Amino acid sequence: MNKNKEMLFERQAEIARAMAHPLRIAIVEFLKDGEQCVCDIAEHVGSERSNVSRHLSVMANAGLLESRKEGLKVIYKLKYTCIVDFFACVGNVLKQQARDSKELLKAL
Amino acid sequence: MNKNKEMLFERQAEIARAMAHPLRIAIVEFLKDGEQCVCDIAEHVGSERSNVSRHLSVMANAGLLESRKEGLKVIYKLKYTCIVDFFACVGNVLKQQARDSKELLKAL
DNA sequence: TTACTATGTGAGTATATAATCACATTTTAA
DNA sequence: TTAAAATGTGATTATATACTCACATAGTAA
Repeated sequence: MNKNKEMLFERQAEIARAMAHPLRIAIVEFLKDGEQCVCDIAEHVGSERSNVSRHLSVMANAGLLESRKEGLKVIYKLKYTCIVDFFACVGNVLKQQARDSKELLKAL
Repeated sequence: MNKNKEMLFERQAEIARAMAHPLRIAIVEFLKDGEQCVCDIAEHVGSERSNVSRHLSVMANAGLLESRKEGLKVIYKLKYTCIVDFFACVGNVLKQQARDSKELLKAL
């Protein structure tokens, strides 16, 4: 366990943590189709603006989102579209788990 | 935001959370090359056995690991090797970030 | 100016997570 | 039987995270 590896794991964990919340995943899912302002994101995911603003800054601090100001609004977008791949990976795990449960059901 | 999507996001977050810790990432990295007992995992990642045992059960509860008993030892292994892909995705984000920082440096 | 909208943040509270220590349990081996 | 090793768990403490409400700020428009 050398120092560089530990730093890498720390950084990977930071990114995983930034996505480890259902609301934030909903936000990523929404931003996948294009940039959006905070108010529209809040409406789409059905949560308080202040709360959404906090979740957005969690992801922005992890380096996953970027934003720009446009008049009154702040527009957020995915900085790296490969985050979407990340969820594809998780989706694969879920699919596999579903297959496993099905096998288990058959055996009952 | 229908109910099914919310459930899916909840489940995805659960999996992301199960990996959102540097020690657990180190464990996955270690198990990638084959199953291991708790004591060897603990030694490899350099942490207390009781602590490692807890981290292992976090991942096992999320459905990412499976275990079997062999004498005194309990052997853990990755249930879905596609978790490794998960980290490949995170790695891609990190690489991209590194490239971005480099660009930034050039501009100074 | 005044009023309004969008955003973000401080404060408070509640809950979740992590680490450590002590200890119980299970299994092996003397 | 006695001792030792591997694992897991209860209890405690510290820290992190999430949510809500109130409010400050910045921009827009009348």
